[in-house]
Amino acid sequence: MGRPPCCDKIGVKKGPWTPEEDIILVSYIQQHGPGNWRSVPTNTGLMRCSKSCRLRWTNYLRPGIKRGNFTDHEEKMIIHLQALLGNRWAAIASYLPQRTDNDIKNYWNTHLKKKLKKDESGSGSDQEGVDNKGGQPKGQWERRLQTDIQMAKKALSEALSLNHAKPSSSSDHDITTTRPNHYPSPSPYASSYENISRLMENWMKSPNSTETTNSSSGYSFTNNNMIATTGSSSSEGAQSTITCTQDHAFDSLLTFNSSSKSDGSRFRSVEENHNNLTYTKPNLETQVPLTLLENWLFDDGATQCHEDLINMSLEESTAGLF
DNA sequence: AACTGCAGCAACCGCCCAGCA
DNA sequence: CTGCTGGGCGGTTGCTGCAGT
Repeated sequence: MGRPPCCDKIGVKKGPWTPEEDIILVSYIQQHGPGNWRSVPTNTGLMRCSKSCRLRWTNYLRPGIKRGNFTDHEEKMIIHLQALLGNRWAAIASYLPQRTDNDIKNYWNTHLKKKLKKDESGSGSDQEGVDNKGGQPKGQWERRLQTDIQMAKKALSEALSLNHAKPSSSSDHDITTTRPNHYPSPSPYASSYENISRLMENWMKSPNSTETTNSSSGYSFTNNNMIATTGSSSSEGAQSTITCTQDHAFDSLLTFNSSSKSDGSRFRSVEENHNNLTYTKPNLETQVPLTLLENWLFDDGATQCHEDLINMSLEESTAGLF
């Protein structure tokens, strides 16, 4: 007797998520919080598998996710953690809270694997997690593993101390300090913006959409901004604001710029939300109004703004290793 | 300009595990 | 103890965009 599918295969939509679906999902999670994924499709009307919803949230929509270019430091961390932990991407991701396991996995498979292979072929060495235990006698491979672990520990330690050497109290706490200052204008989050932007545009182009022009839909696209202007809502009722100079703190965050009068009307219906949301690409030095729910969401991600915390968690987590 | 191959990445699939009745 | 369910995880697939020819 096989395990029943996690959801009915009939009528379950697959493939890329549309902005419309994203909005519905984020709206629902802002209201109810993540979890109980089983009920998400039924309660939201999304024709998606619960798993798909969870994945979409954790890998793409969750606040505080950083996308795009990996810094040298992150790269080093991944390499060493992979050597240490193997392909346990979730565990590795826990050391890089701004990255998802999927992201790290993809980066490993597309970039680092090749890079390491290249390095290996260049140097003839086989360090740093390259799986080459095949063919070795068991005892030898165990000893080898011990050595690898020791090397990985050492390397990770070095990577961490390297990181500590950096001024962690730089004015903007930006993890991108590990990047050259002149890194190109497409921010590390461009991928996210572009994806969402593209999806939004596709959505608007789609025949199902009643709004076919930017102006009529309330979305405006500029070179660097995608802003939905709302008809009725404004930020006047914002209960709190957080000034943050970090792009990534807002990456993937859909800010529902409701009047936030702490009533249920905010989520009256998805259709209403379509016309009442702010879908904004975060800017440097942007003041973003946040509601309580948004604060709750942001609190989760806000800690990820600070590399200090990452380091702290690393220290704690690796304390037993060294 | 058209075609082809490749790289990158979002999403899916299936297995595993923990919690619960 | 056993079976069921939901959620998590790692591997894989397939779509999209871009570079090369």
